[in-house]
Amino acid sequence: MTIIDRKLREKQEMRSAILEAAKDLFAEDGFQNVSIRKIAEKIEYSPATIYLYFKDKDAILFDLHNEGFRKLFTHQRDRAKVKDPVQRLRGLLEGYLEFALDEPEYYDLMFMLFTPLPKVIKTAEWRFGRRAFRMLTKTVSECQALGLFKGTRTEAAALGLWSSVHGLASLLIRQRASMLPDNEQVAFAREALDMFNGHLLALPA
Amino acid sequence: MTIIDRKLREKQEMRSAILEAAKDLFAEDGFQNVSIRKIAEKIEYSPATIYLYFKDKDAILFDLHNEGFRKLFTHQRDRAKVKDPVQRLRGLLEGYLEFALDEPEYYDLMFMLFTPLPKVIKTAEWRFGRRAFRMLTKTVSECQALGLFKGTRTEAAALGLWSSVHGLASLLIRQRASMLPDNEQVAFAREALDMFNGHLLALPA
DNA sequence: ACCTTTAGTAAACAGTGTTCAGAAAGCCGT
DNA sequence: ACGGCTTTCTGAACACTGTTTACTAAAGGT
Repeated sequence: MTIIDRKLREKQEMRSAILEAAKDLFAEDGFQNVSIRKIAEKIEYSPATIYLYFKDKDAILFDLHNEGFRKLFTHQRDRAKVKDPVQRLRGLLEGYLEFALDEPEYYDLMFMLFTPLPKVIKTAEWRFGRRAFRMLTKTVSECQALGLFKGTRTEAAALGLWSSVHGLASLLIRQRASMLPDNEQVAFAREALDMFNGHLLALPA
Repeated sequence: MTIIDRKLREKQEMRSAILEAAKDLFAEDGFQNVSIRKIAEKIEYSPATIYLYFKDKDAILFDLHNEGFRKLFTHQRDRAKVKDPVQRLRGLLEGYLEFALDEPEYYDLMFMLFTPLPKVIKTAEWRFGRRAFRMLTKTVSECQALGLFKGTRTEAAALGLWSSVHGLASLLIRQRASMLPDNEQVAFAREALDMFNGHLLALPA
């Protein structure tokens, strides 16, 4: 009993080691520039070994992708508990942007990377994304009960709000906002988000 | 005179042929999956020949990138002429989203692709992006003169508006909005944009 | 006709993801 | 302690990738 127990644990440890190495290399060199061989070298095993633990390179990606969502949920946990839905929504949006800027590598791979991920996202595996979106729609729906987002379907409003912060995050991460001075981009992004919050989350008098 | 004229023309024709082939293949298979060899095969030349006309693969990318901006400017030309700045801004935002959804391949490579493009964007070569952003800030500034976007710096407001439509476009293109039914995603995106237009572009009474 | 410049290419280099036959190691029953 | 069995690992190969270099073939100028 203990022996196959240990084997299982070792198998899990190997998986973790690979993921850890992949994550570190990714943070340094960007995902495209991390090869299986480099990961193998880092964990001091042969490249072929990695394929005993992961179907292919995208499987590693997908595991990191899920870890990213776990991080995001942890990051947003407290904000999600706020009673007042308007304050909660505001906090969630600000927290989301914060997460994106704090963990650009994870954010990139969760919401911006191409690769075969889109195919996976279409499947049932894509639990986390749906869960996160449901959390948002629920809050938006509560806000609508208070009179916000009138004349807009809940899903459309949720998509719009999400898009705004995602837009800010992705333009900054992919360096498309370089017409603005480097050291001010984040400040401008925060100010833009404040603008949204001010106009969209203003309760009708 | 005519002879070096012809040589120059032939050189230009070759460049165009490469770009055309690259663009077609890109639209079919996605940029990452187009190899120099495939482009070479399509134009019936050896792979090495391509390097006589382009420094490297990214140079091809950058040319297509510029062509994309030309397309975008053409697309937005009429909308940019509208007198009323609020109506103009509304039109520009809607036109931008329309462009992104009509030409997802170009949009992808202009605003979402990673690669060494970000490095290039930092340089003076990045004329088009700055020009497009200036056009937007100018319109936003005129809107502010009418009382819109109070308490927000012009650049922040412009960044925010741009981010909103970019967010919608990029989530749809990278298939991150798949929690919404496929055939409704575009409708939801349009509705979200209408929501922004309604709330942000509502003139103070 | 000869020489120079240009255009094009085959072959190679170093890298990639992935597979597979076979070596090495660990576990088990005797 | 020893074979035999199973799991774990790897070297080598395959088919790709972007890119460079030495070379050939053609065209232009004189």
